[in-house]
Amino acid sequence: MDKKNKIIEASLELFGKKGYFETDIESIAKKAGVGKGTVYLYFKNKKDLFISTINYSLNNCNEEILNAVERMDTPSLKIEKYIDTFFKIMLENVSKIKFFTMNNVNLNNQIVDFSKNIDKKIVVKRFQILKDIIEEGIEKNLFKDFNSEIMTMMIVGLIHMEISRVMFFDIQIDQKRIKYLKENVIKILSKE
Amino acid sequence: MDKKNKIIEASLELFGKKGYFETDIESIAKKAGVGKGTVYLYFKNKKDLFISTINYSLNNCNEEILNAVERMDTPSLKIEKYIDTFFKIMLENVSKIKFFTMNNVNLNNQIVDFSKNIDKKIVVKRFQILKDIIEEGIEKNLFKDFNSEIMTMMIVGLIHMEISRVMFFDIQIDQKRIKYLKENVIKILSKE
Amino acid sequence: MDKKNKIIEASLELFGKKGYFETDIESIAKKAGVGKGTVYLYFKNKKDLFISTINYSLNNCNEEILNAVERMDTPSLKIEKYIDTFFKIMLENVSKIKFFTMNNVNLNNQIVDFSKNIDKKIVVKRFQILKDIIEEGIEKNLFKDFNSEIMTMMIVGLIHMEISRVMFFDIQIDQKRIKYLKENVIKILSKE
Amino acid sequence: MDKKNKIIEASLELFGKKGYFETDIESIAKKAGVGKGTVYLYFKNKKDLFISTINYSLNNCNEEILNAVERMDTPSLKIEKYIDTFFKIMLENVSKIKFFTMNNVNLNNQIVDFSKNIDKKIVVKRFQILKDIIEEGIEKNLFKDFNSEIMTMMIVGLIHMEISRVMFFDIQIDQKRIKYLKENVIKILSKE
DNA sequence: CATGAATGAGCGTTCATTCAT
DNA sequence: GATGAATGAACGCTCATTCAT
Repeated sequence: MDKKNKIIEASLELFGKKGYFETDIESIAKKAGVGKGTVYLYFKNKKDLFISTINYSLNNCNEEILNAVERMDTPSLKIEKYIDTFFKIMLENVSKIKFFTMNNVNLNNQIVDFSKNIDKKIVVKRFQILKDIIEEGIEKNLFKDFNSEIMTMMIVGLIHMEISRVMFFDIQIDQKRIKYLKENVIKILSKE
Repeated sequence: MDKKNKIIEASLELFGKKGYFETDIESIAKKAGVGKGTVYLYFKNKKDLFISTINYSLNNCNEEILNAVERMDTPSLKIEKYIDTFFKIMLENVSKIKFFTMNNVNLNNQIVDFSKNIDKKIVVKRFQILKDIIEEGIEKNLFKDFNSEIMTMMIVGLIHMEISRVMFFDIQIDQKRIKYLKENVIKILSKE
Repeated sequence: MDKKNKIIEASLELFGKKGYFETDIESIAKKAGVGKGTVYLYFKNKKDLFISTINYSLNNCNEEILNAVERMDTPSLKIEKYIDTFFKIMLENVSKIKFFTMNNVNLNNQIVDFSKNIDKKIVVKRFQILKDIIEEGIEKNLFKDFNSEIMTMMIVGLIHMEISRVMFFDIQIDQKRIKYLKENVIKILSKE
Repeated sequence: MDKKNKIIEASLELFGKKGYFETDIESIAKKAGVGKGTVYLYFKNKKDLFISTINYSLNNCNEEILNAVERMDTPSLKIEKYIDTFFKIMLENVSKIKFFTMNNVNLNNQIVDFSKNIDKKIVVKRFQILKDIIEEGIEKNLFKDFNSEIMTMMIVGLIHMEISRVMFFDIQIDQKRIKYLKENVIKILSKE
């Protein structure tokens, strides 16, 4: 792995764990195993590094979700896989949670200006994946004819609320809870 | 208005606009029209002021929503009022948006520790208000028999996603869009 | 006791325990049971209060030593009493130690300017008491004919060194040690 | 001279002249000709710098005294050299006075906690040098058989008292006075 | 006389960024 | 390219002093 990637991986972990302002360049450099000055060879400044890290992370996650979803046959299974993968990535790597949603990037006060620099296409894609699945389900007459844009936002919103709940109340996510969420989403979507 | 309240109001605006780390005590004091030291008469430190401001804001918003909702007759109208009020508060005072959701308080990495000090009852109440309305609708046989907890999270999630969308893509919220959201939510909930 | 005295007593304890810079007016006022502003009715400022406290303390200690010494008959007993009283005052009220010597007032860097305001007569008196005793002993042919000024400084110096040793190495002063010091001083002074 | 040493030298002068609390890091940095942040590259914090400065100074002085004393032949000459060197260092560099004695470090209220971090061996050595000389004198039957520990403390105490006197009464130390002190000490120690 | 709410100057410390090597 | 020593702007917090009541 080249130095630039090492720096991004270190950033991902540290920004994720401690946030933008409480992460310092020195510790990123140390974790990446490079000199402090080296960071500035590859990134203009701290904000540039942060944006780059977010885009990198969003991209990775999108790909992982897309890969997982594509392997499923029915819209219902795809929806369940989408939700599953979302939480799996979270459980696998807690530090990535923080970068995982458009929401937190966006509402995160400190970086509201940063959001202007994040690749919007990547964020849009996250929604598009789910919207496509829902529309497929409606077309195949498996899902109720709800507005697909709204339904997409509600499902992504549900996942965010659950993540919030988990973090805010300091509770653990277990498979039973995820199953419960998936079943109810499917029930809301499905005809009969 | 006493000095403590002036300080909280100034905090609300500045923390909201610029976030925790980029807001400094001096500017809060200046905006509140008090001396820097005065802030420390009423709040133990910056974190204490931040928590107090969040709780104050959450409380105010809850009350406003509750008042608005109570005056409506049917569950559908209540739901619409809930959504309306949510966005109205946002539009009235953009700076409050940042404090307006459990989500951003929670996911905001920098203040993840702060969340432990936020009055959880206030946050729970935000959800409870909506959940009660949905259950009322189900009981009166007006809404489909969806899981009320999940539905609550999806609707609040939808609002958060919309707020995110608005901020992220730097677009304005207009009445037409809000109407569109409300109608679709009601359509999803309602029997027939 | 009037308010001024209450303030001085509180100062004595707090300045003694925590030093000039780490003692704040508010805690003095609180311990004295008066308002913060009241302190400024009786003393021009913090430095004035400090000087007044030192002078008050030095005076009290001098009187106590003088009273104790006068009741003894022979120069040797007086010397022993002088040393005893010195340490007794220390043991009684550790906080006073800090004010107890010209030395610490003087060498105490922070307050080197203060020393110009301390009543020099009081300090001189401390030495004079001992010098008189030594000269009495020499006149009565009980003590060796050492230079009384030097001997005075050496005995007071010895006491200071012991106090330093005790505080620096964080050990306790016991009666055995004091006895040991007294005996050796007397042995050095006495003929035969 | 490297930057660390420049900082220590500047600290020595400023802490010495103005004391711990009235010396600020910025002025130390300025005097040392380095940036404020540079101080924190070499020292953990202000207290660490202070302790380091004291230890540095104590060490230097011990060495100077030891070197001077070793070159003398008889115990009497050594004692005189000890006293001479003590005062010489003082006269050379008034600012060092403040660091020169265990006493002031110790009794200095504000820094009583610091004393726990000062290398006690260095302080003990200061006394040991003198005690060894006295015991040598006693062994060689040149000095009276006084308790060497007590005598050591009295002589060091005498020097401290003289320093105090000088500073407190704002007078100058001259060679005549030093000669007077030395002669009387030798007279007290010597047989016949 | 007495109070304590209010003030703001002042300082220790951090850390993003630069630049000589 | 790579480094890390050096920098100084910036900020949270304290506390002596004032003054309206």
